[in-house]
Amino acid sequence: MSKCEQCIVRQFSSIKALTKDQLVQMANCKTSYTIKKGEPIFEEGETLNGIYCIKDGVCKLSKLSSNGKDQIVKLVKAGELLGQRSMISEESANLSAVALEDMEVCFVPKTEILQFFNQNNDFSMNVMKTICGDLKEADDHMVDMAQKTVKQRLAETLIYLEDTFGKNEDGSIRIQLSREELAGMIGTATESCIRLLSEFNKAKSIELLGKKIFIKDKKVLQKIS
Amino acid sequence: MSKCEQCIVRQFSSIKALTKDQLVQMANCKTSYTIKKGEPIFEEGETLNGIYCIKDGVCKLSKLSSNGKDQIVKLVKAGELLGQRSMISEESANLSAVALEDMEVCFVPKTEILQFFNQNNDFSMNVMKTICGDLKEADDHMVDMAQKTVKQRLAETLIYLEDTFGKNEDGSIRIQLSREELAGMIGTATESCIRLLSEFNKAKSIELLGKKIFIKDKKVLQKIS
DNA sequence: TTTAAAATATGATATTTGTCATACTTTAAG
DNA sequence: CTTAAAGTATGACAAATATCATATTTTAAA
Repeated sequence: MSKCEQCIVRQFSSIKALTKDQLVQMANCKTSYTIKKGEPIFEEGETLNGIYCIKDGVCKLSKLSSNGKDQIVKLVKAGELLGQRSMISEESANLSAVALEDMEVCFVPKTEILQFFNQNNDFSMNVMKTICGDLKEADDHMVDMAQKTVKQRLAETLIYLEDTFGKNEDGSIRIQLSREELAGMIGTATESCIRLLSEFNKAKSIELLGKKIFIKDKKVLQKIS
Repeated sequence: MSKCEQCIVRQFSSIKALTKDQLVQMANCKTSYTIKKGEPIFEEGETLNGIYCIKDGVCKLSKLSSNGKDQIVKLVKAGELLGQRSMISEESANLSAVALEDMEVCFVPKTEILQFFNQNNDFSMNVMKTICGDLKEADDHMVDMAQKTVKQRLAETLIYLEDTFGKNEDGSIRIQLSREELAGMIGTATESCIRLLSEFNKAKSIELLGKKIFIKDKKVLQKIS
């Protein structure tokens, strides 16, 4: 059982506020999992009895809409936590979490987290700030969905993906999404997404090579968004 | 200076967890305001040095989109608090708050609230749960914006308005929104909103009498949404 | 009360987006 | 390697929505 001291999650998440003792306690009660690309960590409606620390990989948080399409609400990457809202609200998960790459996660039982929450003011404050940040993001995202065109949202999303997940050595966006998933992020039909990618490609603002997407002219995309 | 003991905000908000002493302290430091219909309580980007308790009236929380339209993110009514997220995030307001009716609000300085926050675990837990509820709502709202048609969103919004703000004696929806504001809630052009209202009217699922809207067949609206 | 401004309503039309069909390409299973 | 399945791409068309124009009604200011 590895310690939590050197974990990337400790570096980037609310966890950084925990004391050494609390970290040890956490290391002793955690369970580590490997999750394959495409597999769920948890599903919408499921009861979560704790939170998940993402040690490696990226997952999508999505919600099934009444029209049968899966809307991706957020992408979450290594260093972040999952399930904080459900824990505090004492409600089942509002979103499904599915791995976009092979992942390594640790599960930490609710009881421990709530204990830290009550003992450690810095920790609870960090969690709250994270959730407040999510709320701001969600509100802004909502306004975009309501007010921007699909083309604007696609341009914005491509920039977001490059900025957030970086580029491969060849310059392509590191995170690999299927066209269907990209459409699910921007809230449109897969065909519309493909069509606009082709359009950007023809206009030389991006380049498509198989699944790989290269941003060739970020300024043009920024102007579009 | 009135006490906070009998206030509606104490009945419905996180404030209910405060002790008698804390309530007295709050009563002594609060400032009461009257805000006329159409006037702002605060604007997007403004620094808030505390939170607002809504004693009476309803306001809209909105954000100006890059296309120049005002998207209404949420309506907030008597008994609720405003500005909690900004206070915790230590950021300026992400949304503007504008009165939809004449309002009575109290301003409570940040310093007092943060003090209660540290002293009183029930209070901080309540605030957190409220924000978590807002986050869930925002995510769901986002999915609706991305996946539902304007018609579905209008039907859904009309039901929401009646359920949340009730009916006048004549049976019309109590809260008065202009067509532009209603369009701002569902994220569409004012003309499109008016057109769909006419359509619902012709189909007898609603009735329009000047500014007043009567829901005549809720089940049909529910089926549409 | 009169009058201008704002809000509501509706038609005509353009644009955006979704849907269905089909072809091509890549991937993965046998 | 072969082949079926999944993913990607594109055309044709339909539906949804925005925009612009204009008429009517309501509201509020002079």
